[in-house]
Amino acid sequence: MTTILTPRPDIMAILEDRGYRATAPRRAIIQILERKQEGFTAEEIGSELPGVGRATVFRTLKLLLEAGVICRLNLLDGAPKYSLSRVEHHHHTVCVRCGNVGEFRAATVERLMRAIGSDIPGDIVGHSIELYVICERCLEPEAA
Amino acid sequence: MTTILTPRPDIMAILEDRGYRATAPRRAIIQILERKQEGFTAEEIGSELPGVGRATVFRTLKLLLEAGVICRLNLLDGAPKYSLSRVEHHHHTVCVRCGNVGEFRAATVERLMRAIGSDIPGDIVGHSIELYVICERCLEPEAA
DNA sequence: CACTCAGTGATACTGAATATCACTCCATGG
DNA sequence: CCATGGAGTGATATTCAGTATCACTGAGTG
Repeated sequence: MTTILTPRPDIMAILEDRGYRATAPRRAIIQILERKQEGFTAEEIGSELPGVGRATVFRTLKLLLEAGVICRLNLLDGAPKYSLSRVEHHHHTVCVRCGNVGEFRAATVERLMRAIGSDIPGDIVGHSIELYVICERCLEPEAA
Repeated sequence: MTTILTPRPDIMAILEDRGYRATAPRRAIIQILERKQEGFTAEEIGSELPGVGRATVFRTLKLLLEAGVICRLNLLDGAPKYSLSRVEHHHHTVCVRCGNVGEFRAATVERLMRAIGSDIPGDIVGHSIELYVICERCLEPEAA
């Protein structure tokens, strides 16, 4: 298991490879979410870009989602959050106190999924795993 | 791994144990969701009970959620769905075609979580695992 | 049997996301 | 070097899930 934080290559280029144009609003949105280490909401992005319409924010997030550049996850209460994908295939930790999002990779998870797959009727086409945690930063004040 | 379908004991009694009253709307809601094998939405329950207010449906689902009688899960597209919990601690399979919800238990999952826990900074307080599948029933027509 | 408070339904609202639609940019092809 | 057509956009309206509010009702206690 590892907690890798590799920066993604130029994200706009990934969208261009998929046939999308490199427009100003898209650049702006990407620039902002690249800096968000702890995950972000669509609203957050929108409010930092008053010139960009809500619809455009959601449209761009959707494109990035499809391209696998970001991922969408649910907090314990069901509230949605987005987060930049730093590694190919990974899962998330979400702090139930502060909402910070982390990611981890575990080869064991993939092996487990294959094992379970042979036991379940039907074809497994994907999975989502989220760990709800209390992160170190939120734990510290308790120790004091 | 097992796919157990144990019927729950009287659900209303569980709520009464927690200090809630056995009212008519609650009984009606519970009666309906007991029959829903494939999971259900709040809206679905509401529309089958025109006499019961939307708010009451959501309130009751929330109580059942807190009591652990039902669980809330997200389809791949983020659409929410509820499902009756038949076994103590379990995870879900969701068919990406028809939306049917199944549940499974895997001791391996719990062992895995403990293993990952020791590798992740902070305290793990919970997890959610969903397998996205194409169920047998949806697979059949393809074979033809 | 009266009182009171948990529970209820109607209604309004919020937050996330999509649909619609006229407008604009932009990239290419004449 | 325009002009045209489609990708992309912003404003606005709408949907969908869920919560807040609030006056009312009814179940169980004293």
